[in-house]
Amino acid sequence: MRVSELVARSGIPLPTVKYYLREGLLMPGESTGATQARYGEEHVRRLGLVKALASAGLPIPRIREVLRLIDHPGDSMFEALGQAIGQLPPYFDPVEPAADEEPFPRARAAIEKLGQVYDPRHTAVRQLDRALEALEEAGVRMTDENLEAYGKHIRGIAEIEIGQMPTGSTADAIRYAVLGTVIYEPVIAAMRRLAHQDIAQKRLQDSEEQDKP
Amino acid sequence: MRVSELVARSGIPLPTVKYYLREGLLMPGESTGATQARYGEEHVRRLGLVKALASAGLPIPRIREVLRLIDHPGDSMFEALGQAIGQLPPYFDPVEPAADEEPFPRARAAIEKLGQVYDPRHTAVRQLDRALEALEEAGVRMTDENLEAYGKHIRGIAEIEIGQMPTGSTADAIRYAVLGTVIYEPVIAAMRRLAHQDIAQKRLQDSEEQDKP
DNA sequence: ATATATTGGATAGCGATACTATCCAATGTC
DNA sequence: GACATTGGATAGTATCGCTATCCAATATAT
Repeated sequence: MRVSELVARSGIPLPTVKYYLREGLLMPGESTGATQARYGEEHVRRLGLVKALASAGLPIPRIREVLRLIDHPGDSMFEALGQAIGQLPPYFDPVEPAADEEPFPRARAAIEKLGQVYDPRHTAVRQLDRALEALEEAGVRMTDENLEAYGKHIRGIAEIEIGQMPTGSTADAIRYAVLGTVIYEPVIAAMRRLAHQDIAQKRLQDSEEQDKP
Repeated sequence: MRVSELVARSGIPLPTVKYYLREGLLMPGESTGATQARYGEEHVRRLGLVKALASAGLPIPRIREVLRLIDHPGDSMFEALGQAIGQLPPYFDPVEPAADEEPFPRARAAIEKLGQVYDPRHTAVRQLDRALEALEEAGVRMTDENLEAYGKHIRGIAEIEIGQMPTGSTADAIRYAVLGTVIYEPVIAAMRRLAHQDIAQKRLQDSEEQDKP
């Protein structure tokens, strides 16, 4: 198919398709001449994926990174999985600081307390360390009990996700893991806020019942 | 103190302080003349809060709303709390509610399945709906069992957080809730990714042991 | 074969957001 | 009285994620 059809199929306007081509989010079509190229189903699928990621609020460089990981997974599934998730750019902190050989003391302590294995080069280690630092600066304490309870629940979530992972092909597993990691994050954040509201609401009712029993 | 000192104490550049004054994020100082005003500790604290919220990616109008709720919490702490958290989502840009369509079907179904009460005007509802839609578009399924298990763990996290909340003054509670909601989000995201990596790593080891027992 | 439409490629523009910089005149301080 | 500071206003900058325009080469239709 040609661009016009790709535009029709994907529902993405032509200038935007061109933009995604420029940004390397959509692989170029097979060039059949100086002013013509042919596109296939993979282009339609890719555009749908880009659309999904973009509408999930991911900045373009991050989408590019995710796509690269989906396109080039390694040999071993679990290894590639760890690498892929490890290389995922952090959702927060769009600007990555220069990679000094920082020790990430807070994050290391936390992870070790949870008895987890980890790769110190993992982006999430830096992310966690920075987040914990911000927590301290804001005067919010993360106690060991908090940390452990957090770890338990979050690990529970992660277990569900890994359990759901397709075991057939490595590429599928990576795709699932990367997409899941990125796209589930807003889901979790939203559900957490709604849980806050629900709990707050129910405590409000309780205190009102105490006022007028 | 005067502006110069406020700038020094807060670490926020003068033009930005002026900008925050213009935007109503920082209350004006006590005017002691046509070209002079006096600022106090509350201004330093307020600037710190604004900085924390802004660096978390909150748009200025939402910061203004949150500050208004902190300043005028009304009589009910939990109500104000719910409203304040409702202002929070930095995940997506505020998209027009699309008044004609059925509002947030995916999110409503999910929340009702969890048996939670919720305010449909809560931004997190929109956020959740959009995230679930993105999930569908990316071809990742959220089963009911998944949802329920998720809900359980996330609720557990939220319970911990609400439990830690200071119960003394309403302003303190809101401040804690808002900061906690925003600042804990990266912590949770990072811990989840690290848990993924840990689980993947351990399964990799297990499969290697099976190969060479 | 010629008229018309489409395409790729390049470049420029736009609207929103969050600052940042400059200017000025009144004023405060030494 | 000299000089720096301040408040207030206005304008400029940088980034992001698109959009729009232009052009010349080439399909395609007639």
